[in-house]
Amino acid sequence: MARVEASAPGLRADAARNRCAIIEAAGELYGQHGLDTPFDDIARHAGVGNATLYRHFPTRCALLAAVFADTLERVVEAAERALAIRDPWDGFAAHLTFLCNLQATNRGLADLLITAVTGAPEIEQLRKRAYRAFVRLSERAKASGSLRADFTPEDLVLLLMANAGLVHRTGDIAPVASERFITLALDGLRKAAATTGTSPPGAAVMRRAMRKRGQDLGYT
Amino acid sequence: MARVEASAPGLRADAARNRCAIIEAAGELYGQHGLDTPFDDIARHAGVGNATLYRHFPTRCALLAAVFADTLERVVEAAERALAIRDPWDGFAAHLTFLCNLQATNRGLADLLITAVTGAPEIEQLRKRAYRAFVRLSERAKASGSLRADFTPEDLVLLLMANAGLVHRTGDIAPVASERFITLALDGLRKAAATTGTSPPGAAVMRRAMRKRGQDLGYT
DNA sequence: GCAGAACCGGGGACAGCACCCCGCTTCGGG
DNA sequence: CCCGAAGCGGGGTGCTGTCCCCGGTTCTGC
Repeated sequence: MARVEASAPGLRADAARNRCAIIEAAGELYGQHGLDTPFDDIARHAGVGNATLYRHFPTRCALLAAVFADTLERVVEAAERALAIRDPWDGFAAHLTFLCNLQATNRGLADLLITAVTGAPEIEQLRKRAYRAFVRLSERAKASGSLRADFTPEDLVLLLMANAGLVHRTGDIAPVASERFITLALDGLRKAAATTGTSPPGAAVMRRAMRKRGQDLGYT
Repeated sequence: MARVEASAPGLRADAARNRCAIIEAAGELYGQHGLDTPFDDIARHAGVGNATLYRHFPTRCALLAAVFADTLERVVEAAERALAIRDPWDGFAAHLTFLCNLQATNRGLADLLITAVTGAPEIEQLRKRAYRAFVRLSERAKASGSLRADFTPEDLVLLLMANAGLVHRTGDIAPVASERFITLALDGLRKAAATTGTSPPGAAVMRRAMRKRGQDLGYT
């Protein structure tokens, strides 16, 4: 809260209060219903008029950034904490599990992790940092011989996309469905399990898919 | 085509022609854009007025049934063909691959395979038959010791839901993304790869998710 | 406690989609 | 060939979601 108010300097007291209420309401609704929650719903849930919402956050991206900035920061921290785990595989598995669990309990985040939000550079920045930390995790695990050799960072995006879809379609049982998904995925990612199969899509092509998703959701 | 016309007896020649055009257009648009394609788009693409569409197919379910009935029939046949494959694992893997590829090339089918369409009993019937054939495939593979012991039919639904989400989010590169997904999934499904992890959600709970998805898409 | 600026929010214009109505066209049996 | 009926399709209504406008309200420095 203090963070939020600090990020809105020179604002009248009531305006700051409203801003805060909006961010809280948006966080809640995004978590429950996903990033395509209607703006008017958020305004109503925050107890303000929709005009107030549009004044504080002229674009969907602006609201998104305000809502998810510190959550993403915590994701980065979690990745760094996973790097501190002694066993490379355990660190890798722990973080992948963490990410999927996050998706299962927050639909908005589920989409955000695999969507390029070009209109919110700070979010992009944070996602990139989280991504880089994950790359380190996966390289460490690969070097130790526990992660399959053909794993690439695009596989993470792919798995998160799949898990996001699963979360979306399973509704309230998303946590248990997602948990099972992680079990199967991790079992398929161990080096011992790897067969010579298809390799993942290229990075450029995957980035394009993430950008397209952003456009589809209205986050230019 | 002959099949389609045969399924519309006692219809004036022009009406039969329109009906056919609608089914073809719907199949194409459903395949490209998913089951939530606007009705008016389908009518325009078929070159008829929307009233004509509504007259021939009073509900979304009716159109769905007309469009996907024989495709689903082919899915059942494919499952039975997979049962004829000597090696139990190969049969299982071949059919799972077949299903995921189908999803990757047809967005509508991607959703249909994991959605309960209560308003179209014949579709439900066919899905159930395809499902039962898959259960036989998986039991045979499990008995042979190649498929992980904790596999349940709900895992199929779970994987198809995940793959549907992946297909949805990867757009035109869905085929290659889906192919990689299958590689990882199959590697995680082999008995040798299995660790003691979380078990899949129950059947009842999974059915409920499929029904809910049908309601969300407007297919009561 | 007051003046003026900052802020609020109900309601309206506009767009997309579902679904229907009714005057006109076209088919096809006799 | 011709007429009755089956069939057609262009609007039309209702609903939902986005985004803006403007009359009224509330805060804050003095």
